[in-house]
Amino acid sequence: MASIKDVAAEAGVSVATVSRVLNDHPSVSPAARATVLAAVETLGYRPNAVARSLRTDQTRTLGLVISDVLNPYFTELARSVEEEARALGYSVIIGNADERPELQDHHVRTLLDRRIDGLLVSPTDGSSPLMLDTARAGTPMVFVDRWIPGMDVPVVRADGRTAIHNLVTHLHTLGHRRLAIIAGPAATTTGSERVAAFREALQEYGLPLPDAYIGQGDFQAASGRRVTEEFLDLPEPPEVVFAADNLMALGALDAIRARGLRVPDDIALAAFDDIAWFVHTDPPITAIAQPTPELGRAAVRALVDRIEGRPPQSVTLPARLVVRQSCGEPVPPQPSPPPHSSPQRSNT
Amino acid sequence: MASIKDVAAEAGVSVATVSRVLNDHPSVSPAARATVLAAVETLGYRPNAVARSLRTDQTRTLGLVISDVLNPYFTELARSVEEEARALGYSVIIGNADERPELQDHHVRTLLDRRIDGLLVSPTDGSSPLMLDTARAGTPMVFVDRWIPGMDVPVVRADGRTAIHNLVTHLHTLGHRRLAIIAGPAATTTGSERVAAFREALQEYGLPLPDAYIGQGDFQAASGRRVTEEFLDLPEPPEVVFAADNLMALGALDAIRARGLRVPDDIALAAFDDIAWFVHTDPPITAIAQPTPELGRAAVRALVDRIEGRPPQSVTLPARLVVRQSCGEPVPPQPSPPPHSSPQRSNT
DNA sequence: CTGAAAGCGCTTACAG
DNA sequence: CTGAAAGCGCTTACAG
Repeated sequence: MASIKDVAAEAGVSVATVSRVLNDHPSVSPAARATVLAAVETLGYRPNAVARSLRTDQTRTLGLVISDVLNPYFTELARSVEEEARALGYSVIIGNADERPELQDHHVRTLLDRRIDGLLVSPTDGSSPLMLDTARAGTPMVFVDRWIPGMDVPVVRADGRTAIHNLVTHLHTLGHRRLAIIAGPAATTTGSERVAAFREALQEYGLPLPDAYIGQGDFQAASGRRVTEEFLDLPEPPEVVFAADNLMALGALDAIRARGLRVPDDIALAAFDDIAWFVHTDPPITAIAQPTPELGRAAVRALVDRIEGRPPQSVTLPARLVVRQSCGEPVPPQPSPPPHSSPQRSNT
Repeated sequence: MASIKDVAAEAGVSVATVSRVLNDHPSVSPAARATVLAAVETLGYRPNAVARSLRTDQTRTLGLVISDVLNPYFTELARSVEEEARALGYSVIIGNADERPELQDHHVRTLLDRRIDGLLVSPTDGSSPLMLDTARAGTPMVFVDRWIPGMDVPVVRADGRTAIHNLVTHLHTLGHRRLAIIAGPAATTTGSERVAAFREALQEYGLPLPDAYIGQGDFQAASGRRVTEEFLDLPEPPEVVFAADNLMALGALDAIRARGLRVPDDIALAAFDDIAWFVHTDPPITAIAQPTPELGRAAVRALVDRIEGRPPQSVTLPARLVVRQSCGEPVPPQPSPPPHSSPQRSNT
């Protein structure tokens, strides 16, 4: 592979001059520029990003550590992150933690070893010594979706409180009184916040949230299945199951179907995080939609601000309730439901 | 950030010795090793991967360029690729081409600039000069899922021919005679092969495949919607729509629902690529499942073989038909359908 | 077993 | 406007 030396030789100039034209440095004569460019062309030269990074101490790369790529919410988040980063001249390397703290740390470490310019993370758990050290060491960092309380790091996230309140109102109106939730890990902010918001909303309606109606999930389908089975085995099963993410809703659906029960007649179901398939499930699922692409973009902008020396900004965007049929009261059939253009886009 | 010099100073040895213990070089005295390790510990030293890469001319990084991360099939593929790569000591950088050739080339170029050790690609189109040059330049390369005919690069993929044949048999048995397909881009191998296999199978049953029954999609939901609308507008609409991927099936479902039609009573639907949600759609969708995680693993192994000087192997694994209810003849209700453990795992 | 030194491919003050 | 030279943080023959 041709190096800058080869180009210099071909063009009959020094490597310094080649470097200058490559970096659009102003003080290069038009003539020199032309010959260098010609040499670059004939050799098919491409600068070695590794060498450049070593020299300039910047990689123009962002690290993104998410808790689960297979979760459509995170896939969509990752996609918008990459898009915005590309628009700002950065690449992104994704690390999938699979909801496993050790794997999360592995990726953070690898990313740091590669000297990424900044780190975007949706932490798998409530605290990680490595994360603390990283922030303390001055690595530009921004939390997306989930965050670690007490750390002085900007947070970009959706607030689901109002939407959850609206959901409970919806459920209450439909006559449901025994509401249960499949929670995410209590160690994650989204895991605990959604339960808290749910509990608060229930309180406003004078509804209890007994421990038996708080199932401990881990944001994965299998846990949704397991918790739902436990709910159904209760002497007095809930009338509604609210899954704190779309994967656990999938598991809940599996469990309900396995028992030969029907939604919403036998039990109602709602989910946090909306996905395109929810329109076509049997029945269509009522869900809370996050402004995911906006979150991804805002997170990148905050991180790049931080990297480039501007003050980064925390951002909180509202989530919203999308009512469909899974909680009862069949909505009058719409002649033509608004189409969605991508599998993860929310509908309605 | 501490450098190897700092460690050397702290340990009272030369950087060469530090480097040796870091790389497990045999000729280091136990005493030296111990002091160096201690120094590493107290300084919290982590080797700079950028510098190491520049020096050793290897990055221990694989590039993966896929056509669409939002497509669950590719998400799952990416995940298994990363897993296998990690097991073999490599990182992977994913580039999402979004089915756009220019974006694909952008990622390939960026990856090459970063001097990745090898490239895994599922090409967006039939030929790319850049891809040709890359292979010719000797960059280790392997195609996954899709490939570019005529290039001497190992291919790891699933063969859907038999499964498609089985699907047609299934449809024919159910009495369907007017079968249509929403094809992927003809420039992709998977796009054209699936049509070819479908046509061949129809021929065996003496069934025609008129041009009007071949809709040109692009593997995205919107195209599935558009093509399905065209099908439904035909004087004689098809009885079955076979979508060449799961996203176009989603679009087809959107279009069918928008017309107030029902599956399978008014029109049957089947899809290539299985996803967990297909069990819960109304009705559950008959699909062709690929052994996706196996493909990802095999692709990484082939690429790493190539990188490390062993002869790489092309691999073809069979896809299989998963019959559900979307083509008619409701399957007798199963008391307990086999659960799936991840959202993209195929069921049944 | 150990260290001094060269060199990977760049960028960038410094001098002219 | 241009070039010679230093240096980013490593690894690795070479000599001892």
